[in-house]
Amino acid sequence: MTTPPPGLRERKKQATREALREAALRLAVERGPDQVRVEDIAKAAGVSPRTYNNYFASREQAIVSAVTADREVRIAAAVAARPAEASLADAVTDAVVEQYTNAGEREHETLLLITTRPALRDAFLDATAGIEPPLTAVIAEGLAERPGDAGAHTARVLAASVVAAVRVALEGWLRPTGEARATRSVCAGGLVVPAGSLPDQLRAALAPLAPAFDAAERGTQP
Amino acid sequence: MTTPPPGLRERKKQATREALREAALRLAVERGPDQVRVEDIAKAAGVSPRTYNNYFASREQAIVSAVTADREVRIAAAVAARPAEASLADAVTDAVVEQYTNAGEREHETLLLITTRPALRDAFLDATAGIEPPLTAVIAEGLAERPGDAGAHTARVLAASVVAAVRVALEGWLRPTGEARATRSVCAGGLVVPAGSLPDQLRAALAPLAPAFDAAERGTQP
DNA sequence: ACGCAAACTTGCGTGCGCGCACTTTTCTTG
DNA sequence: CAAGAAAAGTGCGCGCACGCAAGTTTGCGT
Repeated sequence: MTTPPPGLRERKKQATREALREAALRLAVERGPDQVRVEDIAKAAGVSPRTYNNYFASREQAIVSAVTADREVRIAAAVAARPAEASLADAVTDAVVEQYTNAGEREHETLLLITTRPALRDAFLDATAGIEPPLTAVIAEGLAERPGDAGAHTARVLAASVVAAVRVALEGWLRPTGEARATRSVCAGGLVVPAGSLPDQLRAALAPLAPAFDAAERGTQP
Repeated sequence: MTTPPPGLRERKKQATREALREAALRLAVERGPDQVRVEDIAKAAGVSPRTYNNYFASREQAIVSAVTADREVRIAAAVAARPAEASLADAVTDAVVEQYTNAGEREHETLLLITTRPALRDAFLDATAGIEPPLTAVIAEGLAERPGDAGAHTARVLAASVVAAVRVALEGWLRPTGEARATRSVCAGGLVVPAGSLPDQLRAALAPLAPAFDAAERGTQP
């Protein structure tokens, strides 16, 4: 449907992008990320340094891109394939949690490397912004019964909020990693907040948005 | 309370920052924003170019900073001074709308200049991220009755969502300005969506988040 | 009042993002 | 199938962000 013949042009383009991704990640783990020049990445991928940043605006973006890959489309697909009786809030939460968890499980070493360097950490956080457009589309799909494009506006806000919540969760998950801090923190009330694994952080961050999703799904005035 | 004697050091620092702000904005409107070198701004403010980006990470940031000023503290103050019987959602919405409206009214010419150049437009959007920390604090204040720091986590998510919604509103408001498009757009359903003034856009974008605020304020399981 | 430590500023060097003009490759149209 | 259009790659150069290692100012303790 979308790509009967993807075209030679597009294929070479994706190949170059993939080569740059791989080269950037490989060099970053071999030597330290700070010991990698753009020239090195470009040379390893067989292109000019100028071409390199036709694809990536920064060194960190290229490295992180190897891990981030096409997370956007996978999340959107997961939400689109929801059981239809499940609420939008649950569908979005599950999709986000699963994709980030899978990515987290896949390459521990790389993730650890990324969380170490502040620059890579920031690039990793910025990369989550990429899920917003497809998320907007799929949420708008779920809100299609709303009149006019009122649902479209709501979808944009909800998608942006989800991205914001994910960012908060990732920040909360990255902070203890950066410092040598206990995995649990005790608050004044005596309650123990695990501040735990990535999935827990994500679910905790997305939970406050559930009422907004429910209200949007059932219409503003039912 | 906070600054009985602000200290000589801090005063000079703020003076330098103010001088850089003013110089950047003045030069940007005199010549085009693209015809302003960092060296010029620094020279006009009487400091070294190197000192300049101890204060601002980019040219655009300095220019926009003159308009943005201390919007963070004003929004936080406005929310903190809410009528106590008003809901958190209303308080936050009113505070945000008023501050952005006032800033918008103040200097039409400057705003128009900013919205013209894409780089300044992006910097202006990024500047809204600055309201998140104080907003988080003041929302957490409003959710103080929640046990432990569960309210704190919720406050972070809500504040981040507000920032995201504001960004969506600003994008929707900036897009028609950039192109020569009609101020109203007709959708498939025949409904006319004004896509109107900044306050309208802001309220429309913040409305979907109101249920989340209400749920958080009354507690998850009341 | 004096001197020490921390904070701020400054000159310098490096690598990088990106605009511009040009070459090469790929797609389309007569 | 050839010729022109469109798009990707390339060389070059400018300005800028930022680390580093001084020098300078401010604030505090004794």
